[in-house]
Amino acid sequence: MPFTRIEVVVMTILNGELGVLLAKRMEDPYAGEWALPGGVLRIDLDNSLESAASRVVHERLGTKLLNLEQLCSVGGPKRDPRAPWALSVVYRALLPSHELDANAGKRVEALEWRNAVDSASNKTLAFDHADLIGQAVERTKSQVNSLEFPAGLLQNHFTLGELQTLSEQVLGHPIDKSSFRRKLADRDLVELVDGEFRRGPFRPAQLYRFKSAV
Amino acid sequence: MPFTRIEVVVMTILNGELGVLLAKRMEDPYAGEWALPGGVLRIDLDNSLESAASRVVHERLGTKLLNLEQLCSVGGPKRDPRAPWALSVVYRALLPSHELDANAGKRVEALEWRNAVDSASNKTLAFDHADLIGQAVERTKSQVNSLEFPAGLLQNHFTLGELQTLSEQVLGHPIDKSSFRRKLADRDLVELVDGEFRRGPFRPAQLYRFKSAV
DNA sequence: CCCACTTAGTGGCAATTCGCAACTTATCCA
DNA sequence: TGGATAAGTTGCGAATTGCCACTAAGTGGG
Repeated sequence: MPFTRIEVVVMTILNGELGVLLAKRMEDPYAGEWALPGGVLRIDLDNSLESAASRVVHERLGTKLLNLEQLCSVGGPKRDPRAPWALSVVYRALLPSHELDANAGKRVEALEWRNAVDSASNKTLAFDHADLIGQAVERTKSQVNSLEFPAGLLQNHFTLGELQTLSEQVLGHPIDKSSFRRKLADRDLVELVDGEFRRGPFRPAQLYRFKSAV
Repeated sequence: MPFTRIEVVVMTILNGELGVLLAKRMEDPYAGEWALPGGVLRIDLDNSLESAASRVVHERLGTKLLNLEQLCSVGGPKRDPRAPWALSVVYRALLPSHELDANAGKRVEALEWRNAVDSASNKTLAFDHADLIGQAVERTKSQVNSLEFPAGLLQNHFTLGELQTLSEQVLGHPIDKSSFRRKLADRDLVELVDGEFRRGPFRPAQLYRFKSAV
């Protein structure tokens, strides 16, 4: 039976672009190189693959993250010298950017945020992790494109401007305000939170929330 | 480390609708019940998850199938009484319907083609296999919808009528001929095979092939 | 030999969607 | 009080889509 691990592509918005969390490996293989955070599947602790991913995230980041989504699984011999055959189940997690700082100092471990699109073609990453990041980027873009918003990146209540900015940052290009709002209205995805506004230097913006499917 | 299996959702067009291949289980758990064909991951034989899936298909059906696509992985304790923790990596495979008969008699094993959409809500199937079939159906429909045709269901050369009929059979509803052909032309997906026609009782139909991305 | 029949393939048009840009509204702040 | 800026709306031309009718090319029956 294969040596089984969970790897997690933790994403956030970093400097206005998609970011991904990397960890410096402490042990062989690839000691000293950067890789996705992950951990070994614990059949004595984990009740499912998703809860294993949740546990791994908690152990490595010190936070519980919602919005875990399975990406794929990869496996083969010679993947990891610790075992003749290694299998990794890969998850994507999302960290809202307003929680970025809160989590920054929680761990001593060497963790670093990087640009996700760049990392996807970074040949120095351990294993096939650059590929996996590429898959996570594509998946996330495609979700935003089809308006299945990765809710994990926003607060509970948000303005349409914030939602649009998020979309633009994930996709990496500007989109039209009017079309964006039209599509949102057509598909009946969000509802306004009555009387709640985001106040700033200019005109206050209506707050919305995602309509939970009933 | 978990007890690791590969399960395969083999699909075809059966009686004009999506069909799925089920196997009668010979041993516990669920002895005598119908389930997806699958097999144990062999770390002494398999070089990757995909080649493991390919081997399993070959052992159970006697054919090599192209177009294997990973669907997801599922796992947990109490999934299989043979081990404290079991993990299944699930693949989807496609069998062209013109090869249906050729493969029918190759195996003694109890295999049976069923309607896929019905099976997805069949509560008598073993494990969570009805769910997995549902996922395979959704995935296949969504591919046809976005014109990423599951090429495994057609011969190398085909008429646009055949491609449209396939799409209708996968989706389960008729689609418009004119729009269908327009989209094909726009996206530049197929090219005509010069001078080759499918001849029948009526007007001959031009044969096409998928343009392979260069 | 010609015409009815059936499937292949094209063309036209109304309705809808989409991209774009101008316009109005609300607030802050100097 | 009015300029700056972001929120939010409106209108229109262009592109896309759904719908249906039309033409084309064969077979086969009278």
